[in-house]
Amino acid sequence: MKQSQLFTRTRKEAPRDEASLNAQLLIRAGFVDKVMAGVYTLLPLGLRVFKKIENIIREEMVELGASELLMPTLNPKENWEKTGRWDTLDNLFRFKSHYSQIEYALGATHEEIISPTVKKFVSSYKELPFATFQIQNKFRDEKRAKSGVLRGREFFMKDLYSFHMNAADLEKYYEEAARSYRRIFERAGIGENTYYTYASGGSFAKYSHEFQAVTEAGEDTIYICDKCRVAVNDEIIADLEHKCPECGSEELRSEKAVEVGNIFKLANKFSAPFELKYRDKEGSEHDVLMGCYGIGLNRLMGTAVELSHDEKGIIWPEGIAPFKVHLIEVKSQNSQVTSSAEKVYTALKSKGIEVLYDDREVSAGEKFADSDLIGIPLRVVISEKSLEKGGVEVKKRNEKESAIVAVAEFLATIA
RNA sequence: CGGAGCGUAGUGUCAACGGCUAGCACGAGUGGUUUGGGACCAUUUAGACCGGGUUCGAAUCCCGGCGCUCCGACCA
Repeated sequence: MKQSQLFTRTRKEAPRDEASLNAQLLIRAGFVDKVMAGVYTLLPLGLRVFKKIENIIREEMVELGASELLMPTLNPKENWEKTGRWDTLDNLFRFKSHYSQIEYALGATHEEIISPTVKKFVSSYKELPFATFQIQNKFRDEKRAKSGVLRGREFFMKDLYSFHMNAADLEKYYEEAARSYRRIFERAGIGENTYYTYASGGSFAKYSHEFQAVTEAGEDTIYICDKCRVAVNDEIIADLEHKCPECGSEELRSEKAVEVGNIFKLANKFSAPFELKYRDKEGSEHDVLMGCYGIGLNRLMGTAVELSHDEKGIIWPEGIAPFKVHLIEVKSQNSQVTSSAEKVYTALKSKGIEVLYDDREVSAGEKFADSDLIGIPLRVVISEKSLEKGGVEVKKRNEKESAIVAVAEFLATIA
């Protein structure tokens, strides 16, 4: 798209009361706008990143054999009462209709909806196993929203639920989900910093697992075993006697980290209260066993910024960048500059390459500064100077050197 | 929820002694000159979180509320 059509504008300075780095950069560059504490608008640039993340996750979920659905944000009180969480889940937003005495919750997670829904369709072993997921906004009445977009009160989550006949089948799917998560974080560009982390399992399993991305902005402490590339959450490190659960090594290093995903065996925690059962071949009834698997999308976006930036701005990983190419036209009297830029812009678009074309009537310096701040992986400059040298100047956001490449060659090599 | 800090144009401001017309920069508008690292000149625009109180006089002091941030607690 043309940058002149973007209604947002970059800022030189972050709002004073924004201490977290991810929020500072995302706000300065025009990706998000804070509406109130813990609640952000995804602006056009931010939404593009968000959709990239969403698509990566969706592709991997489909690969896992899960079907997508969409559950409501507005939840009936009775479902939450049935599991006891209406009164015990502090984070649950609860409210009453102004017209009646009917009470509602805003979905903080969706076991209370998916379980009774599945019960309406599933009653036989023949219908198991299966998995279904959604990408939807969650509401949590956090006592304290913090760390920019890392802990908000409204945020998007991918929540996957799987349904099984027995523990072995749940276990098998759980492992597959873990592998799927690794691919997701890999593709989103934070794989190198993200660790499969042992965490407390609740009452139904010895452990659950989290995917923890190492960053100072995180609120968890994990202990990493570099040999196994796994980690242990601080909450259970004492139970494990400060040893790696896989190799037994005591050489663990502690790091601050943010939980970007988790996988959890629910077993019959939710199927029991909703009487979600199936009949086996012999005709006897059993609780369906469930697993749940979450990824916070806003948090993933914020984490990517925390992990990949420099003093000038964001450096988006390729997989989730809002655009692939930032085409910059340095304005000049020479009309050939504009016509060349337009030509390259059109050519890139027709090749299906996402390009942000800075066609604005502002100085070169401002365009470069904006480009660094916004952080698109590849910068392509067209100016009188570049044309004299024979083409366009190409520079990667994460590298210092640039190169002059002939227009035809550039268009031929870019994929 | 406990503790702390902060609320001045759209943004920033360790700008302003309880006292004159609330200053400066950025942004935005207009006119002009510019065009390879947030250009320049001229000009315009726009502000005290809300409510009380103290005082001759409050941006400044006091009280209450609201908001934001940070630390803690909480957080599958």
